[in-house]
Amino acid sequence: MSAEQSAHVVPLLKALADPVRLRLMSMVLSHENAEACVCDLLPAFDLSQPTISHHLKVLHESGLLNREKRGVWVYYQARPAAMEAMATLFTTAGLSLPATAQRVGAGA
Amino acid sequence: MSAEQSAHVVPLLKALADPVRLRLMSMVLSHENAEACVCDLLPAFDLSQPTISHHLKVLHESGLLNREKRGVWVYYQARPAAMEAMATLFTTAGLSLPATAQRVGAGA
DNA sequence: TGTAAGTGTCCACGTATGTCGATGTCTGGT
DNA sequence: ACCAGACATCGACATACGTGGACACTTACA
Repeated sequence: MSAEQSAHVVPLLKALADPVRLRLMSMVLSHENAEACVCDLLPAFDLSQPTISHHLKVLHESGLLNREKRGVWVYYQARPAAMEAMATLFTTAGLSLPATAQRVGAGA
Repeated sequence: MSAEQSAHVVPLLKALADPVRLRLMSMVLSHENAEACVCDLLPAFDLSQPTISHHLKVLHESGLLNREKRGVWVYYQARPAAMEAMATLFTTAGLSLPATAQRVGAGA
């Protein structure tokens, strides 16, 4: 993986590398149509509203979540392209073990 | 995904959410037998040896890399179990889109 | 035994990050 | 026009993180 290649993926990993944001993503993904409004997410955490808003902004700016305002509520939707990028990173692309190396550490 | 479930995965994501460590992992994985000694990795970066050692320690302590000393050199090996955990996280488990939601953001 | 090379550890520094309280903005209803 | 509710933004604080320099340790070799 090139330095430039990693630069594209790191922001996504950084955004996900937080317990709150990871649960946020998980909750959005498990909601109907993979979208949820802040009012749905807020009660699940013991954090203030500005903090959740901040985390959602991080997820939004990293490209993981889309933001859509409907009336008074703001709905966040998971971006399939970003999730797929993460999946391929650990399967086909940069961060998968070559088949010949599977036996090296598999027995440990 | 439960709060406890996310607590298990976050350290791995945190370890990978750094451009240096991501490239480090990639380089180790692409090396023969998915292992490499520090002397192989060091020249690829514009960073001091203590800094690389620090990043390797982070990867090691998070469970992504095994450490094995052979003579003067220290070899780091990728841990297949950890890589597989990451792969399943974005495919079968917590962070994958349900099939019914694929069309929501796919066109964007 | 002494010396050189390869690495890890410790300490210190600057920056980034998570969190909250206060406040601002926008929308919907009265 | 006014008020209330849903979110975002701002400012401030404590903590965590990335980085390098100095140093300790281990191994190999003469």
